[in-house]
Amino acid sequence: MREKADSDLVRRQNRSLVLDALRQHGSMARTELGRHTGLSPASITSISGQLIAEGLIKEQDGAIVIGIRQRRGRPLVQLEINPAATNIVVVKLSIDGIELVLADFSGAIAAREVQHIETYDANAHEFGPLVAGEIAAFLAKHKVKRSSVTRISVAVQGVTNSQEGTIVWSPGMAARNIPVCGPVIKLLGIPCAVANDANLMAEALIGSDPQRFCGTSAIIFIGYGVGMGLIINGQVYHGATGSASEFGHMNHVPGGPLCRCGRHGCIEAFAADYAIVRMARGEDNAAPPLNSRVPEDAMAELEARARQGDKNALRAFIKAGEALGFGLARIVSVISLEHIMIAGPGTRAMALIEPALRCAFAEGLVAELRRSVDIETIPVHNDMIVRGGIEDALHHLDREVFAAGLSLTAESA
Amino acid sequence: MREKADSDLVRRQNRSLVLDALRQHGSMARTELGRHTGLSPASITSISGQLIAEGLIKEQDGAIVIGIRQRRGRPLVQLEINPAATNIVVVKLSIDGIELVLADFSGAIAAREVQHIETYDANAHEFGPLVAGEIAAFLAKHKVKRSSVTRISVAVQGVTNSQEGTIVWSPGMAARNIPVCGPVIKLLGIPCAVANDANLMAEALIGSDPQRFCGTSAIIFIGYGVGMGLIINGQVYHGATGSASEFGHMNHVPGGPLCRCGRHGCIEAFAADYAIVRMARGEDNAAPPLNSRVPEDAMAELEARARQGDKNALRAFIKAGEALGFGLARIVSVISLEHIMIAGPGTRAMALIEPALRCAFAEGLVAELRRSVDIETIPVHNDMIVRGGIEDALHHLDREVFAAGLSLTAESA
DNA sequence: TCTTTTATTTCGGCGTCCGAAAAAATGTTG
DNA sequence: CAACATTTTTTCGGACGCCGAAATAAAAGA
Repeated sequence: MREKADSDLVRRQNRSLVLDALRQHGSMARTELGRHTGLSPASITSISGQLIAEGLIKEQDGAIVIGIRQRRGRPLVQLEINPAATNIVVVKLSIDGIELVLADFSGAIAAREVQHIETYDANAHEFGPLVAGEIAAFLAKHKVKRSSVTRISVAVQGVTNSQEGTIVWSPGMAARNIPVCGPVIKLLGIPCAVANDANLMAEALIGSDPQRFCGTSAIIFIGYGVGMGLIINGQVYHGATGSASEFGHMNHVPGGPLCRCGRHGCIEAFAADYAIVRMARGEDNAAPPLNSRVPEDAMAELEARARQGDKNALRAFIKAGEALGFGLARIVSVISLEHIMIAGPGTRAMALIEPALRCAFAEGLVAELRRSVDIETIPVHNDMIVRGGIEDALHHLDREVFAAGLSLTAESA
Repeated sequence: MREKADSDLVRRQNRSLVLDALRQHGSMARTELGRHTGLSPASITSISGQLIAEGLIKEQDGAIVIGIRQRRGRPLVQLEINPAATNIVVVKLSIDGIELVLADFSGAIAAREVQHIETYDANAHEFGPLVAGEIAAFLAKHKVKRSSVTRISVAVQGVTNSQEGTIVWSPGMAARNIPVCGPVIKLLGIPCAVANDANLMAEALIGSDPQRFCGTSAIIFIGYGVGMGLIINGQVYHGATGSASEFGHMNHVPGGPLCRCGRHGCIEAFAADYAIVRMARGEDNAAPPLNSRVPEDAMAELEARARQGDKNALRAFIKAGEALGFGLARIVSVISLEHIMIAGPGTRAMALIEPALRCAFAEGLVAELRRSVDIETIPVHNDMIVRGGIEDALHHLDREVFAAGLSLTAESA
């Protein structure tokens, strides 16, 4: 209700509606598109005609009817997103590594590779150009013209500032306030955005089932740290600066175990890998290691010990569950969530964590509110972040770039 | 991005923009209206012409120019909301009391009165008609035709369900799930909505300074209970069922003092009137009284004792501050708030509570996040709830009823 | 009184939507 | 196999709301 409305807005909104519908349902005939969007057949003809002319969507090749048996009457012409319309790149940064993914306009992955780069000791000013260089090399290697790539999405652990396109703070990077989008845009000429990985997981969740996640939900990530992506009214919540929820650093117990962030009693200081290992050793308040990556087999071993009845190990997982459960209960007291999804490597020990989590959740929450929430663990899906990045980039293009349409301005050029 | 766009949407949106601008700035000439809304002078003429014809706005009486010295050129014609366009009623329910307020379309209060009604022992089915009866009597007394009232807004403490128009649970009412809107609409034929009082305070806050509260903020209420109204992206957040944030029942310390809700360690069990009194007496875990209203002078006396150095009294206020501070810090960890406003009778002892609150807030929150928040105590303003109710009702009318316009449908009738 | 200045209205054009009718493309039937 | 039935898609004319430009209105100043 901020912007004035005119025919421009109408066009943008309805074109966007059409693109959205095709993206969600893969392919659809014009009539069905009309039912989905509420637009008349006449308007659908007009809009789809323009989108086809612009190469954004296309009629499905041949009259190859799908499984559906041909009924009487003029056959439906399936429309679909034209994969060749444009390309996007998703960059996923992790400790000393960079994953590059090339996807087409339909969201299909065309190429992906992992490279080693120094992130921990990277200089704040050299890092952006370094990433840009990796992207350039990646595109060259796969013979993709730069001009065919219209959006780059960078996924990072930690705190990002999406307005300024910087990494404010990331585990595994010593530097702070690292500009990423600026250098990438400058060196490659391609629009770029950084986002927190948990937020992208939330984006992927919405993409996977928009019906289900149209309300208010959260996805939490447990592993080397504890992150959270928050969906409010069907949209990923970005604070004022465009960062993610700092669920991991929400206080659980005042004066509790020391956290990586330097404070005491954060949820992460109970539920992250390093915290569980530390608690099992009985050294709650020991300073956490700077690089708090715990080897996978160490976690697996700890889990095995707990299963065999090792009291200390068991207690560590229970404390982790309690911290998570109370933390979630506290959030739900303030904003009632419909779905809570738990993901990440930490979920491998979910059998040990979950009872305590649910118990704490119940203890910390009014019964009325508890009933309307469901908590679900989802398989460890590294690709969720990449999928979220793709989703994010494509939605941005749909809504901000292609929805506008070229109109006459481009034709006159 | 849900609805299709057509000329109907354009009209609604732009009419709404004009009404909003006039509501916010009191009165404005057409040219200025154009600057505010981004619409062309031609469109403003057209829209304002229709709104005037419908009696929603009017040209300011006479050519009585305001303080501004007349410049050269054709003088501006100030437009303003037409107070006579319609009336609204705000009903504020409290324990064994009902406050009725009549306001015109400009939001000015035309009449108000307080009546005694039995709420605590009210029967769930008789309560709605009782309220409707009070409203009818109130309108009759002030010689206001029912047909001139187009919206009723009911403010209640506790949990409401705005979709069903019911009071789910309220302190001071023994019954549960009390239908209010249904009976009112049926008996009076006037659209009606129930809302939580803290949410209405948030609404009033937005109304008082839309610039300031366009982002994400919270208002908390401390007194006989602890409530919260949450503003996310400039809009009051209503959960799935349309209720408020249950900040008061957010857990602070697992296994802490017994709360009115039956659980242990809620923020309310530390910071509400009864909790502070109880803590000062050293009986933390005693069952709270069912009707937990503490006389004002008892609180004042306790405050005086604390100021004189009474250890137990002082400790009670400090514990209240800690619970509030940690609770707020936990919220801000998840959704970064820009402004936190604290209101309610409990703020009278703010000098005693605040140091502990700020200290806990600092301890519970990452420094980066802390910097971007400001916490402010605002004077006890009972009228804020009424103002919020008026705001709520008027905005609803603006956006949902009058923005649509009568178009031709009404004329043909 | 004439000029200047500013606010508002009028008018014609544009873009997008819609409904109704026409056209297209296929299955069904005698 | 030709005429019909059925369904999808397009075409066409009309409506609505916006806009820019020009016209009109209403005052101050010369």
